[in-house]
Amino acid sequence: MVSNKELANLIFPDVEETVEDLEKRFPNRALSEGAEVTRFAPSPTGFLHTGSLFTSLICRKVATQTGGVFYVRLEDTDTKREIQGSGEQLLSQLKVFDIVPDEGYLGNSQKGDYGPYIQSQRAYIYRVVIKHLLEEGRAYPCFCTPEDLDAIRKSQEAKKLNPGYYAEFAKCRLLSNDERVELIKQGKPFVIRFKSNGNHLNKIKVHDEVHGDFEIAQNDQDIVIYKSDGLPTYHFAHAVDDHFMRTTTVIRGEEWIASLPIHIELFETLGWKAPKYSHLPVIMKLDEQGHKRKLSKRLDSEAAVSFFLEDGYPAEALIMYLMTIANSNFEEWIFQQKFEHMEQFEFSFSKMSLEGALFDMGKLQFFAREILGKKTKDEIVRMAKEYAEKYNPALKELIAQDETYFGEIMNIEREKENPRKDYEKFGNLVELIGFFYKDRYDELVKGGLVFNEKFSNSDIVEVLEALKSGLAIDQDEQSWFANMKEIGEKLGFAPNGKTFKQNPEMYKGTVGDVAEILRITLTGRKNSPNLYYVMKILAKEECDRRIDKIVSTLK
RNA sequence: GGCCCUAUGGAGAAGCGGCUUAACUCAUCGCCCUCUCAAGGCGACAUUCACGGGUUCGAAUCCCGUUGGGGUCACCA
Repeated sequence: MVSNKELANLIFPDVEETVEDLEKRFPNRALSEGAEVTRFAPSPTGFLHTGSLFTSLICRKVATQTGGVFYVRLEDTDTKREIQGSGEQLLSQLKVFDIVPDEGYLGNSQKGDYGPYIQSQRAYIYRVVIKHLLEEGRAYPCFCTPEDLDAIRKSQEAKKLNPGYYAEFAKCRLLSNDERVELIKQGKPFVIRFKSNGNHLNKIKVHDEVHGDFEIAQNDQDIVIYKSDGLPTYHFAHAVDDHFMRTTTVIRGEEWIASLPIHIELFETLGWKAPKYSHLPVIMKLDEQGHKRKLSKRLDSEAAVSFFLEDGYPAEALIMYLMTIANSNFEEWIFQQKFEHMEQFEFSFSKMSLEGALFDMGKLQFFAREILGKKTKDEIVRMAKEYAEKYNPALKELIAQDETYFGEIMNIEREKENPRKDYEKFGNLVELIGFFYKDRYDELVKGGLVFNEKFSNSDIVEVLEALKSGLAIDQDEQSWFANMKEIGEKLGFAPNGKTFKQNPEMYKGTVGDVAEILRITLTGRKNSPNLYYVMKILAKEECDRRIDKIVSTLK
């Protein structure tokens, strides 16, 4: 009769350390009362997901707020789906949002006493724990093939039973150690399963920091903990890592609630205290049929954080928006703060809504406009440069032509009490301000300009010529506008809307129309920043050139 | 399908048995202001809290049921 110990030694002959040794190697952290140790545990299977950004934001927040530790652990146990380099990418994208771990996997390096922080490098640690489970008779090798498993599932479906590997369906559980040794010696491939003592008819009480208390069926599945490739599965790695890395609160997506019973049983049989759990609502989106669904990286561009970066949204805005989803009282708070110092906000799990919010692009844009509006000239120029350098060659080229000039453009009605808020991202900046540049302007007006159709070409020419000769830009804004009003009045335009409305038949239009004609001529657009400043920046000579150019096309 | 989570306007939500003829923010729509936009100011937008019962003098708030939405049932995380 082969003992459990002998079986364990046969499977893991090289493992000499014990669980106790590991306990000593990774002692409890010396942290003050209430300090939370949180972790973000991505798998390197692609770029940063908006939902992951949300989770890591909260992890960072909780750790900072409690004087704890936030670390990153790379969960690279799925070798098939792994994408080279995505781990580094993840970390560098987090950094853009100012989410920097205190410890753990840092991209090109690791930091901290509880490592390694890359699961594939922790294989030995998992083996120590699995060997222990084997010795205790709480784990066993399973030789079932995918076909065997499939057959089990089919028979269960036919009988309308819960699918899975459990109780009497767990065939390999029934094998004797002698039979196991025999099969192993024959070279049969195997995985190692956890032997559950649970019954799904029993309910267990669980507590979640955001959902509160609820009941859920006990686990009865003999889940795989050790794959045939020698790496652990998520469930097992979660228990081992969060125990030995001394995580106090596991913050993860709601999709994990269903496997909570597995995790709880794992912690129990290992004799470990389970961490606190916080299952975050998932960010959703409305699909074409009007159904809600989880933001999907494959289907939704806004699911990838890179989308916002590439389009030039300020990182702060995304974080601010995400905070409004995280805590319902954040929005009111940040309004009071005038959209500043959001790091001072006190996050709490209890103020979190339980239903997954629909991603609201409009609200993100609102925050983005507020944030960009608040930037000083130097800040906005710096941000634009950084963005252009990385993502937008056309913008980069514009800025490079003359940075001072670009700064002047961006500074129109900025750095004042009520700054303009018309930029929400840098992605469309070239389109919005291109007309300031001669060659772009000439290109823009090539196809002709569209003026208000109530004016004839000769009306327009008359206005433009009068403005060209009569409108001075070397005066203050008020005088400049009074100047334009006066010119307009001479040509039959009312000085303001009220006067026009009283006797509409007496006028061709209002000063507004005069300004619009000038604006379209100078910028090629119906809307632009403050015309006075546009003219100042363009300078008299260029304004005249543009007027002449347009006039010639209208004659 | 089983199990779990969840349910207040177009969106995010406050509300925790009487203070609610349901706060606030975004969006939308009006009006005012205005050189166009943007901003700003003012106003409109849930007779009602998914539905049906019940408890109560009184319910969005408590209980039961139904329905809708989401998640999950892998050698993926």
